[in-house]
Amino acid sequence: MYKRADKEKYEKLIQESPLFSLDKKAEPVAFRNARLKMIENLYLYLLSINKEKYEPYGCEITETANRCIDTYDSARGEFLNFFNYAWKKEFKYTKNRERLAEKYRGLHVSENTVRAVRKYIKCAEKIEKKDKPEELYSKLAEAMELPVKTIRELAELVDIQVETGNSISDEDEEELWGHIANNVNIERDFEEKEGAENILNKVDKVFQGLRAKQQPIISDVITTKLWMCLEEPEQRYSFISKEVAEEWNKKGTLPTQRDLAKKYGRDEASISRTVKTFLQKLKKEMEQER
DNA sequence: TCTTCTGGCTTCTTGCGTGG
DNA sequence: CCACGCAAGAAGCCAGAAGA
Repeated sequence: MYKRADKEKYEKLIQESPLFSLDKKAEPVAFRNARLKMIENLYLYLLSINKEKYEPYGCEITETANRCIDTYDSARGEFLNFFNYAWKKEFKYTKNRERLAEKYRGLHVSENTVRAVRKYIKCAEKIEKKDKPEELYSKLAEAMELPVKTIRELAELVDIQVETGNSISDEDEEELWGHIANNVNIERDFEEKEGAENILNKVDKVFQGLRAKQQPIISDVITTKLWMCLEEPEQRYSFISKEVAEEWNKKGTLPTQRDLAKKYGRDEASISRTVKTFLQKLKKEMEQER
């Protein structure tokens, strides 16, 4: 149920929270309390927007809130903007994961495993199918640099998935941004981080290969899509758009594709295709590595 | 009063034709 | 062949109308 008064109430509480003016080290107790209060208010804020939709996701909301509190930098505009954007993303990601879990008959399948299954399918297509399973497995193990045991498990997963219907390969493109985003954002341990860097370097490489005229446009789009996932956005990558960063700093909003089309005097459709083409190039680049 | 239907709005994509 | 624009389509979201 939508209750405007509640929504406004929590908005206010969030905006007026002392959390970000507290010194974490000097006042640890006050900071912790403010943090807990903030998380509670964010949760209630979301419930005031749509109770049925968000109520089951208390755990995800708490995690997102915690992550946002840790990474928020007040130079980046309103905290609520920051959180809302992050939550939107997390919610989509969670929904998608639920969908995948259903596909794999309720088994929980991690993002990495899904990727591995895709690789498996591709490898299997390349290697002749007449091989006996065990031979095939050892060849795949070699090709994918994984233990034979893992290959066997993957094979089982693929069987389950094949029975339930459609192949997943057609989703590849749509999910590319998602994969990039998830890689950069959600996983925080060391290996994943390196994986994320690897991907971003690829993005950079493909970006460098574009014609000069296309670069500013692609730069704005990529920056918009990845902005929230980057930890220190300004440095290192040539594809990061300063203009988009500036807009975020000033207004706390990111441009839409339509805005960008207007900015460059191009049709929306044109931008859409430019992005699509770029993603295809990126995909090719990623596949080459295997 | 509570639910669900409906139409409008926004954003992005796709089909098709044009011109360099 | 490639980049582009137009117009229609697809999908998500929301608020107010209509119905129970």
